Amino acid sequence: MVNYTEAFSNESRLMENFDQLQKRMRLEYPDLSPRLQHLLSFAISHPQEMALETISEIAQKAQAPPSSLVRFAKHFGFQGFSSMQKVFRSGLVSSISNYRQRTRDLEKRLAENQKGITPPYLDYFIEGGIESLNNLRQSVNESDLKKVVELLAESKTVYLVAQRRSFPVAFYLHYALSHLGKPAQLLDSLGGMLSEQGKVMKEGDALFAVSFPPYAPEVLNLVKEASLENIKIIGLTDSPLSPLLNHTDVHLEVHEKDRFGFRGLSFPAMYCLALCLVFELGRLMDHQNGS
Amino acid sequence: MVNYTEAFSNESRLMENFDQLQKRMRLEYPDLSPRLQHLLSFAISHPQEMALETISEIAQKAQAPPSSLVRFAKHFGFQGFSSMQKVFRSGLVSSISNYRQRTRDLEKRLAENQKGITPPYLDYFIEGGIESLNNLRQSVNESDLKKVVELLAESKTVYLVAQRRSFPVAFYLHYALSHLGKPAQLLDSLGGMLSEQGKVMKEGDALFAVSFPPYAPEVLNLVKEASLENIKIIGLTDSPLSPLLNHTDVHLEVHEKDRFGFRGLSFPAMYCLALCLVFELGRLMDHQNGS
DNA sequence: GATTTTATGGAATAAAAATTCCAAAATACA
DNA sequence: TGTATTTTGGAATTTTTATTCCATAAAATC
Repeated sequence: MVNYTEAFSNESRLMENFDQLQKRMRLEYPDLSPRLQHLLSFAISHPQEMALETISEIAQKAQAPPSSLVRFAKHFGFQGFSSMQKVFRSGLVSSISNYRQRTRDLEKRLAENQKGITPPYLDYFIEGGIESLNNLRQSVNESDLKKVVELLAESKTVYLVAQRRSFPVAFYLHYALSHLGKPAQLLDSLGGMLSEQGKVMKEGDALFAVSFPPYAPEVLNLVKEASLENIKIIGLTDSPLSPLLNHTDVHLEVHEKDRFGFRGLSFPAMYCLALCLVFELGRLMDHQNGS
Repeated sequence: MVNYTEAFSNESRLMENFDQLQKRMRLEYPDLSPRLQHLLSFAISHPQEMALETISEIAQKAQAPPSSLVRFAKHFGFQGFSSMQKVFRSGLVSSISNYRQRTRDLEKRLAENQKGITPPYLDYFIEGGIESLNNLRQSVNESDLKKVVELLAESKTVYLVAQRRSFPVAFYLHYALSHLGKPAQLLDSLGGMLSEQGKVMKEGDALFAVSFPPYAPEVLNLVKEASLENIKIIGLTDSPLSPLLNHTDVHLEVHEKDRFGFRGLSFPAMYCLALCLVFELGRLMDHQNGS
C-alpha cells in the first residue's frame, strides 16, 4: 500500500503546470522502455486527446493497452491515469486563458490573509480585466460587429441610451461619434425626460442601447417603442438571455464576470469594444467619402 | 429498448456544432421550466465547466441534482448527459484552435505590414487594452493608492469632476461610491454651472478630479479654487507633467497609449483602477464600521 | 378547492471507466 | 542454453460516473 502522505505530497508537487510536465517528459524520454517511449511521443503530439478522451479511447489511438497508460502515468509520479489527465486538461484550459491560474493563486492568497495587511488588490483587478478582455474575443462575433458598424454608418442620426452603471459607455460613444462627425444624440434622461427625448427619433435613425443587469426598465421601454417606429436597434448587453434582445436588430455581448461579488469588470472589455466600433466606423466613413 | 437506428440518426442530427447548439438553447429558453432555465443559463455562462467536469461536479456548481442535468440534455434531444458534453467539448477545442489561428494571423499581419492592416481590428484593441492594463501595475504606486482610499474614507462628501472623454470615469465613480453609502456628488457641469456646483464644497470634503489631454480648463479652475478652500484634492491623470498636479494632495497616473493614433486605450486601465479604489474603500469602510 | 398534469430531487441501478494483478513474452545476463 | 529480470497485454475487479425510476411537490386545469 502506498503511503498516503507521500503520495499526496508527491501529487501536489507534481501538480505542476502542463508545460513543466511536458518538459520533464522530454527529459526522461531516453530512459524509458519502448512502450513508454511510444506513449510519451503520442502524449506529446496529441495533448488534446490526452486531455479529453477516455483511457481506452486513447489506448486505441495510441495502439497500446489501457494498463500501459496507467503505468505511464505512474511512472511520472501520478496516482493513476486520471490525475495525469487533469494536468493535460489544465494545460488545455490555460491555453485559452493563461491568466486563470494566476487569478486563482491571487484568490488563494486573498483567502489566506483576509485580515492582514493590504494585499495587492490592484493586481487582482488587473487580472480580471485582462481575463475579461480575452473573453471578449470569443463573445463578439465578427459579422455582428461588422453589421453594427454598417448600421451606424447608414443611419442618419445615432441615438444612445443607457442608465446607471451602463451610462458611461453610452456617454463615451456619444463623445466619440460626435468627434467623428457622425450625428449623435445622447438620451441622458435629464430631468426624467427619457421617453420624451426618444420621441425625436425617426425612421432612418439608429438607437444604440446599452443595458446590463439590473436592466433598467426605462431603457427597455424606449427600445420597445423605437422598434415599433422602424428604428434600427443595436444592443450591447451581457447575455444571450438579456431582455434587451427581444427588439434588437443586432447585438453585441460582453459577458460579466464579477470578483468578490463585485460587478463592473466588464468595463475594460466594453470600452475596447466601443473603441473598436468607433475606429471601424471612422474608417468606413472615410472610405465612403473618399469614393 | 431504444431503437438503435432512430437514436443514432437523432444523435447525429444533433451532432451540430457548439454554436448551433447554443443558438438553439437560447431560442428555447423561454419555454423551459424554471430548473431547466437555470441550468441553461449556467451552461451558457460556464461552457468550460460543462465541457470538462463530471455531471456531479457540474450539478454541485449549478446547484441542481445530477438528474436534472440528464433531463436537460434529453430535452435537447441527446441520449444523455454524456452525449451533450461531447458537443461542449468540441466547442472548447474549436474555440482554442480559432483563438490560436487568429492570434497567428494577427502576428503575421502585424509583421507583414503596419499600414495595410485589415479587419478585424478588435484584436488590436484587445491587445492594446491588455498592454495598458499591464502598464497600470507599474504606473500606480501602492502607497498612493492607499492614501487615496484613506482620503476618500475620511472625507465627509466626495465630489467628482471631469469633462468630455474623462467624464465617464467620474460618472462611474459617483455611481459606485453612492452604492457604497459614501456621500458623493457629481459635478456634471449641467447647464454650464460647474463653477457654481463647486461652491458647495466645504472643508472636510474631497474633490476627485479626472483630467486627460486636452486638459479641460474648467476642471483645472475648479481644482485651483477648491485647493484654496482646504479641500483635499485627488487627481487622476495621464502624466507627471499634467497641469492638474499643481494642486493635488495625491494623484494616480494612468499612462495613455494610442493605437492607430487613436486615444482612449487608457479606459480599461482607468476602470480597473476605479474598481479597485471602490473595492478597497468598501473594505475600509466595513472595517471601520465593524470596530 | 379538488384533480390532473407537470416538474423535481434523490435513492437505486446500470454503465462506463480506471485500476490492479497476474501470466506470458521479451530481454538481459550468466 | 538456461535462468533471472524486466516489460507487456489483457482479464478481473474496483471505483467512478451516468442514468433510471419513483415518490413527492408544485403548478395548471377544471
